[in-house]
Amino acid sequence: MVSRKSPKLDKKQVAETALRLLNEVGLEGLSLRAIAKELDVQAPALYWHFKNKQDLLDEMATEMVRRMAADWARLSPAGEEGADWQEGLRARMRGMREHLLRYRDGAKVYSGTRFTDLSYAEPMEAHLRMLTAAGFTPAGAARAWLTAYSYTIGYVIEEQAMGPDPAAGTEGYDLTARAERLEAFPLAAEAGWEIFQDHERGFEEGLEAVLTGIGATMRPDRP
Amino acid sequence: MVSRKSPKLDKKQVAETALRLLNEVGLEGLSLRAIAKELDVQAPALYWHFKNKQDLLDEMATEMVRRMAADWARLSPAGEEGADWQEGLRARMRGMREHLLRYRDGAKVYSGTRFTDLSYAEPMEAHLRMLTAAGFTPAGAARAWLTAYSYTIGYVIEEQAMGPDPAAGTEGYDLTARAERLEAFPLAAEAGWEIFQDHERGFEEGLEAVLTGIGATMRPDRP
DNA sequence: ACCTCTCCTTAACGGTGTTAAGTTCCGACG
DNA sequence: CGTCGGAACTTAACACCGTTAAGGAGAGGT
Repeated sequence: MVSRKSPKLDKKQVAETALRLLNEVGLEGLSLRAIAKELDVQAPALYWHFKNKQDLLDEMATEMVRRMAADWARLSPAGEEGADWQEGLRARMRGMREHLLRYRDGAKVYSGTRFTDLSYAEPMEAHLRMLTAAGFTPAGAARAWLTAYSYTIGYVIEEQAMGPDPAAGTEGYDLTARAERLEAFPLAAEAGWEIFQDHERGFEEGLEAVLTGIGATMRPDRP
Repeated sequence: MVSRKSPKLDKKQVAETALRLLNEVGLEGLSLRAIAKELDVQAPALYWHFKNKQDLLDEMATEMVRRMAADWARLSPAGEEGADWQEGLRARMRGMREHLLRYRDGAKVYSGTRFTDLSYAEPMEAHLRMLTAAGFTPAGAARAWLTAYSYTIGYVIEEQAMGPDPAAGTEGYDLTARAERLEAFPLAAEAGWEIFQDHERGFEEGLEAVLTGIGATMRPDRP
């Protein structure tokens, strides 16, 4: 229950409340009635601000991108030219993963939603500017971005799908039981330890490979 | 309506019907009642075979992996040693994308579901064997697989999220309108053409980068 | 002939997104 | 100052959803 005197709801406030609630109930439990109750309002009131639930989810994703953008802006305060593109992309993808992990099912909510305004445009322009400044063609910069983006989205979706709790110390998956089931498949059994543990390191190593590959295949022929 | 005389339902048949129906109604429209009607049965009958809807979705994902495995087995009939790991991974990721694209919201259904049996283990073991035969350590092979897998899942999720129809000639997204809206952000505007068109080429180029990066950062120091 | 187990039906429950209609309240205008 | 209008909600209701409980048809074995 957020304290709300006489002022009215607006899209952003609803999206913020819904994001907060998402962490408590998960995507499955995120009903319009639950969001409305949190806002001290009846469910159909939300239809004054959003044309349907998907529209509200889109607004949530847009709010997430706004928060990412705030972090990214801190990364490259001005349009500095000489920045290392690899370090720049790495920092952005790290930041993106962190934001996605901040909410239960964050990646699922984020992926595949259309943004409701142009908030995404400025940060995206900044990324692409950084890449073109480093020698990428505009098309190559777009490709590089999409490749790193796809990897990050895919990784976090998988990551969040296996552990119900965000950033909990214990893994929600019994690995020794898994290894026993897979007795007949030794490599697959052993892979479990690599795949289901230490997502932090797993993400970093994969990202390193992706960035290296982008540098090797998408960048023009300057060193 | 599938013709069903006297024999009974089983998990696999239900999953196959559900996958077929998925293409007509999408994930949102895939209700238990709709699946049941397709099978000429009442909805609660499904609860004899599945403990809940998620269990059915898991079976659908498992059926998808079985079909992928059939393709993959054709790729490497025996455990041939001398195969090019890069070509092997590329072919597998291509096949995986094709299977995911075969169903509306295929990637969303597939990602983040737990498999209901060990069908996934054998193909996974084969992948990892191929990679270790090429010089990867077991852990490195697992990492390499997860990295390519994450990229593919992320790419197809994004791909399917923007176009409602699978494999339709026309794009479901007005790119010129987008470019006009983004007039103030020239790089982002131009990136649209690269990102929203020709998914085939986009996937291939990103995959190429990922594979190259894997080779450069995860493979032991032999050529 | 009866019992048992498998597989399905009918009925119902609480919850969901969404629509329609009515209500309150504030700000502007004659 | 009064009243009108629209913005921002409420109340009521609809169709549908996943899921549970209880019961019934039919086959197979003893």
